[in-house]
Amino acid sequence: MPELPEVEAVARTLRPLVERRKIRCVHVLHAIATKPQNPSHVARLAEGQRIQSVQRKGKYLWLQLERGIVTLHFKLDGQLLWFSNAKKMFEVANQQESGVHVDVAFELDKGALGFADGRHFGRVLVYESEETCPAITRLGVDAISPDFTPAHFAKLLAASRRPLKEFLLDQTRVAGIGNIYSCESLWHAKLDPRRRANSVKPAEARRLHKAIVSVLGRALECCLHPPPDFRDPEWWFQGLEKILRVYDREDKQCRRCRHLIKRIAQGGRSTYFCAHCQK
DNA sequence: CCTGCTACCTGATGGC
DNA sequence: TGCCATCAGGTAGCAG
Repeated sequence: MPELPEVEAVARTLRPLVERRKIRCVHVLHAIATKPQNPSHVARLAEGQRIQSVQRKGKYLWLQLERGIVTLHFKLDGQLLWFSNAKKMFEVANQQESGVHVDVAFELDKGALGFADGRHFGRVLVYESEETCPAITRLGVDAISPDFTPAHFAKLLAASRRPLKEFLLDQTRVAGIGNIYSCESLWHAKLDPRRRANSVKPAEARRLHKAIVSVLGRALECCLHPPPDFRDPEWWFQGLEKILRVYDREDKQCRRCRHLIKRIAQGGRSTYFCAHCQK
């Protein structure tokens, strides 16, 4: 459940389900999901505590407990599943005939939440607080927070020599942008992904900032209509493709200038862009 | 500190 | 059909 808009839509959908609920029991069904932490450590910290709120920064989601936090990261394929109670969950989870796979299950005083990731990249970890979670403290400014201003962004760009695409993927500068929306933002801003961040002129920096904010905003709207359905294991964000202008369109015509979209590798990932109108 | 590369996993897809 | 290579919306950890 990858980039910021998707995680934000998950956070908003999750809040009414779990806020003020008590965690009765944590079942770690696949220990890789808490690695490098011990499943019993995760369970011990979380069990018996009330969930006070659901927070998000960048692509990290966490449950704020009375003491401590439970962080969830979906990486590429992780997702949440909701069951009316723990019995229902165990009837369908990890059974051979049903494809519903759950790595970590939170049995609540009302309902049960499953963290699922068939690929086992996603993680469920616990910390004393968000300040003691290194992954969260390392994050830069969240891309849809009010602190993400054009001036702040310009300063960050000026301090980096990396190619724009790699700069945007660096979560320690701006948190929440991933491979799809970095390509999309650069296309909207008409900027070449290979340009060094510190070569960007003030007007171009403002354009890119505006593109990021509008791309993420439109994606979030798309992710909320319809909102995630955690009861359906097959559920996935609908209609994202209709807002994408350049991602996954190799050898197709640019929607602005009709030249062919190129795909190149940057930092080991695919970048899609139009070499004719992105300068 | 900065940057670039690999590993981590599983499943889908396409070429031969 | 089978086999192999490549790809996937992410990040931690390591070497230089």
